[in-house]
Amino acid sequence: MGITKTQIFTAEQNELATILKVLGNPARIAILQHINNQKDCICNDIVEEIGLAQSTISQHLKELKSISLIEGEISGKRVCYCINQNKWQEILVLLNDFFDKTNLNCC
Amino acid sequence: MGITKTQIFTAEQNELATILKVLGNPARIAILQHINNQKDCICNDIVEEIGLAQSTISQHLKELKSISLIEGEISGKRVCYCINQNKWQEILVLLNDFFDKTNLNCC
DNA sequence: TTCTATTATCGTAATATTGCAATATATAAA
DNA sequence: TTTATATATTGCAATATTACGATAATAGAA
Repeated sequence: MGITKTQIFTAEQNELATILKVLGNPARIAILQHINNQKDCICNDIVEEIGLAQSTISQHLKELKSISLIEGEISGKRVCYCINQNKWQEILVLLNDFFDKTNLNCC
Repeated sequence: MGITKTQIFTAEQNELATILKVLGNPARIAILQHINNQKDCICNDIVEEIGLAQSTISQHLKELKSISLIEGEISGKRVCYCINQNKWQEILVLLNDFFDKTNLNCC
């Protein structure tokens, strides 16, 4: 089917999964690293650094925007993509919460 | 194409993406939560708690095993799935490293 | 051995994702 | 206005993912 049965899971489970799914792609990891390294935040520079077609990068940026992790600011004919710091922190908390709940006495 | 161009990314980028991709599914999040809650680690109990077919759960468990995040221990005719604590910590460090590198003065 | 319960694997259908070329849109420069 | 540059969108093609039923494999129970 290719379709995930989101109905049977909680909102929290679905939200976390959606975020991790967006992050689970090397191109999007690379884009975030570039933005974080402050090498570039200009869309076109990202396209040149990562060896993918402009339309492909644009699509990946759209997915990162879909979870509010980045924001695009138009400056002239260019667009500068920046990390949404609040969301970035929020995700970190979500992940830490998830990973902290570890049970050490299994089997 | 549906295929990711892993060749153009670093091993670290691909590794992180692979881990996040495996985690980026609500069924697998739910499975990990169940195991961590110590409600059950027995495969069949997981199947009953989450409303998916047994073959589907088995497949998800296989993917979680593929990144060494869980391990299955046979006990009689059952299998107990447990978190691999070392891997769990390793992933947490990876994620924290990734998220810590945030640039606050963008644009 | 035969039966039953548990888990894994296979085959398949439906849908999603990745990536690109082509094209549209928008802004600045000439 | 015309041209060039930057980004977004659309329309594919190839591949991946999700899910299920059927079936295999395994181990304990009868």
